[in-house]
Amino acid sequence: MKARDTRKEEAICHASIDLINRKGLSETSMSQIARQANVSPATIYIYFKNKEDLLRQLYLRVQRDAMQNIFNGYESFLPIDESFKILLRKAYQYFLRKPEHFTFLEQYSNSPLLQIIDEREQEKYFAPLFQLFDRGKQNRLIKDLPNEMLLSFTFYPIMQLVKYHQSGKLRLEYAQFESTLKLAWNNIKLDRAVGSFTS
Amino acid sequence: MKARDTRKEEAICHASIDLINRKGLSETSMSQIARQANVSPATIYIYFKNKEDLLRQLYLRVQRDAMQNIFNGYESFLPIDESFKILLRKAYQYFLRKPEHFTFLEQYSNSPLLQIIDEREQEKYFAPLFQLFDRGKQNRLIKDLPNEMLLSFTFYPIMQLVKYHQSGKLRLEYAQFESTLKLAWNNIKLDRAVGSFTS
Amino acid sequence: MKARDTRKEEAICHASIDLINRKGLSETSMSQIARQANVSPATIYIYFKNKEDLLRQLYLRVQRDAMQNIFNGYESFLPIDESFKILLRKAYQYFLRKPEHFTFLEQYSNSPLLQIIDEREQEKYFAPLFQLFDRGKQNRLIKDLPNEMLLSFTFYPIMQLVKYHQSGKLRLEYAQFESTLKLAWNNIKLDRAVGSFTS
Amino acid sequence: MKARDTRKEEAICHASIDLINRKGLSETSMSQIARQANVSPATIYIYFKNKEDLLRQLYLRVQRDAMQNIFNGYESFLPIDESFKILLRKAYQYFLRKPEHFTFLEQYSNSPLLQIIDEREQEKYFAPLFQLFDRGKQNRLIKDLPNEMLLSFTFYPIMQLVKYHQSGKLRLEYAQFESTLKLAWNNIKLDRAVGSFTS
DNA sequence: CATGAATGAGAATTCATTCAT
DNA sequence: AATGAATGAATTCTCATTCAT
Repeated sequence: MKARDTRKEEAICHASIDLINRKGLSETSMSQIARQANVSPATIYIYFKNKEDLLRQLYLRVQRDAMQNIFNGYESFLPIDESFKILLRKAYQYFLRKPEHFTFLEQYSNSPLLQIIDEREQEKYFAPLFQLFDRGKQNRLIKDLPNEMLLSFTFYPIMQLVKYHQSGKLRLEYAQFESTLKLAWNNIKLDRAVGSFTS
Repeated sequence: MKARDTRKEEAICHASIDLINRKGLSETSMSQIARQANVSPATIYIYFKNKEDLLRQLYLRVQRDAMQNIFNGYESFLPIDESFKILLRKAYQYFLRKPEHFTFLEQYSNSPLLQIIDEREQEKYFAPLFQLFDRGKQNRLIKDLPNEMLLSFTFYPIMQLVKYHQSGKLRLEYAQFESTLKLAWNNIKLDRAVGSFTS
Repeated sequence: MKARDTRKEEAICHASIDLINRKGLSETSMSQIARQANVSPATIYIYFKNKEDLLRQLYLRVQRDAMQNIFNGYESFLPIDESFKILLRKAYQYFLRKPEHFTFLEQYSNSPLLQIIDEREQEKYFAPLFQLFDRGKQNRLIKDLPNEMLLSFTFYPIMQLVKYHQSGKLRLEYAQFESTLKLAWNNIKLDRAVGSFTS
Repeated sequence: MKARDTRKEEAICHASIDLINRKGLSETSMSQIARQANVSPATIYIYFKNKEDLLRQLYLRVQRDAMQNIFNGYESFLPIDESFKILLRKAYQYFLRKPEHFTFLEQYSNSPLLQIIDEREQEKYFAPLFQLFDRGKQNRLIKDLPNEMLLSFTFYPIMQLVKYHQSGKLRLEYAQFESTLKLAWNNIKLDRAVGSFTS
């Protein structure tokens, strides 16, 4: 019996992500992946059922890695604003550190191909942030707005900054990023009197 | 390569956008477009040099239409905050009104295929908004932050809301959207004392 | 506009039948057919939806040709025994004349692939012979046996002789075949007294 | 290449026949056989040199089993007509009892793949029947016709009946089959005066 | 013996594009 | 201008077979 070579699986995933980032999801062929991973095309099919499966597995892997890095060590007993900043900072840092993962996930975000992936898998991605928001709203520390709205004005702008960083259009210093975090928090923190849409 | 029958050209563009939105950029073949446009594949090549050219032309067309609709009638002598809100409101309304254009542009936003299109073309897209930001910063009405940062916390969050609207996850009432506009403005407006990264 | 080239379709069919006869149904690839027909593989897909469709169309064509040649000019007002002999003789001669059609149809007869083809299409094949049997039974000239039984002892043995002829193991002279026809007829003709299973 | 575990070899053969009967000769892959036999693909190559060898071995096995069952206990001293009926009856019963063997052999009968198998192997199959025919002709009990002709009007029609039985189109009662046997015998038995082609 | 991994060759099919009318 | 036919190149994937354990 011959055991599965973890090296090969790793090579396939790595080659896939690299190619997809450079050429695009559909412009990356199984043969190209095989060539870059130094493997026979048929070998890919030992580790993945087909191209669709490969793409899904890659997505889930990268997402899982992102979640582990961002949410790992996150302690929910910290003050809400601290937790909030920690999470966003970690997210920002993670994607700066692993730009290939960022680019890869972005490829999916607007692609009709994403429908391949179970929507529930996606929701897990934001679960800790959503819980934080809910806790903040209960404690009257965060505005009573839908989580999607809160995300739109905190997480997504920061992801946009990652994109600018990658393209070289705007690279923030540490202090600048911390100011940005404060900006994001001010966006959603509940002032004494006001707060919801109805205000 | 030169157009004649505007009806046919229109049909090709319309079919292309529809197919691309439903299936994706690369999953849409010239034959499919031809079939849906009730035209022969060869006919597409009378109006467009090749597929790459078709995609570029489509992008520029849609972008032009968006710009015309959003910036049309926009008067630069209005107060900065009014102008700001008018532009974002028009953008929001435009994309709600033409969801197929929104989806189409989003397809490109993270695709390596976008590199087909001249970067300068893209910058024109945000020019009026950038001019507004610059004017606001000069008049000490808007924080002295890079335009990319200002975009990230105003325009992009609102685009994210369009996406939520399209997916049905969050549909704002008129008053809610107006509150959101206020939120976006508060994000960048200069308070008496504070403002730049250095603060 | 460019019209369809009947020559090409003919070449594809001819190449297909030849290859299938020599190599077998599944051993014949679309590329091989294309090569032998002096056509691009993609061209086959203009004339036939896919390989399954090609095989079905081929079968129906050959069957139709066989039926036309065998049943053409067949007059149902002739005496039953004359009609019977005429049909079997024509069938025998047809398949000796077009051995490639015989071999081709035989390929299908025992293949699980045949299930591709509508069963009703197949029944048409024997319809005239079955009608003859029915008429013969009504007129008390043919034994009252199921048509399948009558076929088994008349048509199929003669098809077996075609096979022997093709393989060179047994080639009948004209008189010998006529004797054989008489033998086949004696097999099913009703003697004065006896006849059905119950006899 | 030499056998050891008869259980495994048996499992491979059984799985092969089953799959071939259901899907066809070429549509059955070594991996499928391995999976159904609960064996590794590589294991098949311990017992059989390659796919061609496997197919040939299978054919010979099934043929041998058929011959043993049909000719076993057959005593050549019985009257010719008795022997004839006994053999055909046994053949009919054998194939009804082991329909998978019947289907399997039929798969080969018209396939160009059969050329894999040594023709002499095939002739052994009919040897006892041919000897019977020869004896009958010498004793002026059977018409002086070529053995192939005799087969065509006795053995093959009955095989056709097995096929009808399998497809459900015609299932004979015991008495009906005995009548059929009589029919087959009458086909070839020599009447007082007549007999050969020359008659 | 037995195995699951590994693979090069080849399968069916589609594609963007050009040709001939 | 407009078209359907035609195509070589490329795609995903499977197969019979061998390798390494």
